[in-house]
Amino acid sequence: MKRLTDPDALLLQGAADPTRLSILRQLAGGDEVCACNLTACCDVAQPTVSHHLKVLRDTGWVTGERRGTWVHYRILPEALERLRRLTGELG
Amino acid sequence: MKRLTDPDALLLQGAADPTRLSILRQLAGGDEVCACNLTACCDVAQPTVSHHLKVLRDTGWVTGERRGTWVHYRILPEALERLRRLTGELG
DNA sequence: TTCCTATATCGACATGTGTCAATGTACCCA
DNA sequence: TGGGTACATTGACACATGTCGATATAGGAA
Repeated sequence: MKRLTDPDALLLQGAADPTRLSILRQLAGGDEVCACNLTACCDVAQPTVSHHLKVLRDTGWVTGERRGTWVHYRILPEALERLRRLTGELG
Repeated sequence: MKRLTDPDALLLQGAADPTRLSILRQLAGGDEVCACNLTACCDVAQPTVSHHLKVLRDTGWVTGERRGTWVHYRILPEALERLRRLTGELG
């Protein structure tokens, strides 16, 4: 691998997976979504969804807030802002 | 891997590498760039750049046109349009 | 406490990916 | 024809990544 120090490449890599993109789309609009609902949608096992949520957290895409038994996830506005800026740079 | 049939995830994956993102940034603005210049910038060997250019071609990001000895690359407007649409969907 | 549910983590496995040296191919010029 | 340059392809390697079963952790209810 090369210099993973490029933060924009990391951001893109965070979203560059079908399961993670599906998760992000469910979170689009600023709504909070319970992790249990995210597990339901994609045809992958629960640990896999948990893994992808961790990747999305590590790449700055989402944050999760524990509320009792459940964890509610939402997209971080900063991530969207960075994606918009990057899109503008390329276009 | 899962369903790579998601075209948007493929598009993101095409750009989700530091070397490829660097190439795309050099092509930004609609200018054509000779592959020889693209090779010069990134500190990777020539076959590696050629490989990344193939990935960018396969993911619909760029097209290359042979002009004598050299090959000139440019960003495909459709790719930018798709990225803008995806960015809009998430934001 | 004990039991149940919701997430996260661990460990292992198969597959994907970035990299380069060596080689092949296409084009130009003499 | 031959030689030189630009780019692509091949083959091999190390490493990253997606996946899941098993297990751990955290919280609520009885």
